[in-house]
Amino acid sequence: MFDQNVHRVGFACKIQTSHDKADPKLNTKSTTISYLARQTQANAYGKLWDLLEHNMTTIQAQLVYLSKLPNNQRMFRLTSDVLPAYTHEDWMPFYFQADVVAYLEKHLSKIGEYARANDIRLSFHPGQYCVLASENPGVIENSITEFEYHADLIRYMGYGRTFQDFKCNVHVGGKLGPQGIVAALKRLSPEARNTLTIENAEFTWGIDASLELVEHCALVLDIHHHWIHSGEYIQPTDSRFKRVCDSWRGVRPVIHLSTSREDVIVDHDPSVRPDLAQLKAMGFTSAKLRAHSDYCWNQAVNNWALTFSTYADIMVEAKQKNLASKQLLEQNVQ
DNA sequence: GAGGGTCAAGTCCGT
DNA sequence: ACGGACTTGACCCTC
Repeated sequence: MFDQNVHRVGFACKIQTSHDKADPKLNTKSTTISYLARQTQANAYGKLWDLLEHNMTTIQAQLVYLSKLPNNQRMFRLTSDVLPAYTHEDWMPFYFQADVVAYLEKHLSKIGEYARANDIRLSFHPGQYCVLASENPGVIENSITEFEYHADLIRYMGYGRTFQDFKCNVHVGGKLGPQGIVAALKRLSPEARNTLTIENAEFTWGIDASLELVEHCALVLDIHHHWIHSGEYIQPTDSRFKRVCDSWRGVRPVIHLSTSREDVIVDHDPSVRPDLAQLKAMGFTSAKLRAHSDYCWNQAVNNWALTFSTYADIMVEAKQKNLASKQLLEQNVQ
């Protein structure tokens, strides 16, 4: 378990060496279903083996990179692309061959041990196709498979043993809402139930919906989503945030931070927080304002976000990844 | 190596 | 109806 007394700022999925540049030695690779389908099975399996070896190597390298950062920067969201095509019915059998399972056990257990030994806080964020509260039963089935793929990785790494020793975050999604999440939870593995977090979204299920789940799972407050939803800069003293913290049952919570794109609200004063009503009156749509910035370019937003760090770790969701989260921290030092 | 077409899946917003 | 956005433009093919 990571050190709960460290106030972390983290980043997601990729490590950049400079603007728009991801070091291939530090990042995973993937393929497409379509490409695999065009190969002979032997060639496709060969491709999946190559990717498996590459991704185990680069994830280990990501952790080494993180271990060299100060403790308060050792928080990282692993990409969902670790095992390409794992949840596709044609390719799942690849991953259940004895030699592949042995390889995964060997390398992922080492990765988990390394993260724990080096005080690195890890998470996943299953993507847009994981909609546990869909009104479509088939989509729920696929979403459970998708979530359990992440749970398999979590188990291989030796997490999911205690409540929120690892975070696996999704949005409520779908039409069923929080009650759909409660129903899906009953069908998930123990590791999945221990790691599931639910995040408030911009347009549909916001904080109030999340809070219906406070007894069922940990809640992630996305402060940018809430701003898009309401125009409000919620404060850490807000009673709703206190309830979000309670949902973590003593584990240090995580919040998500992002900002509207700097090339959408061009020339916006970086020392002033964007005003939603004013921007909408100027013709900016919620959909445009929702998109994530490259960097933590707005110092006023940064300062507001950092007021949460007494209570929660901050996951920065910005296109330039570690370059953006570093910027947030360096501002804090000033 | 550069450039262009392709890519499993869900859901929503805006045009 | 369709493109864009979402935690992420990356990957593959052709020239």
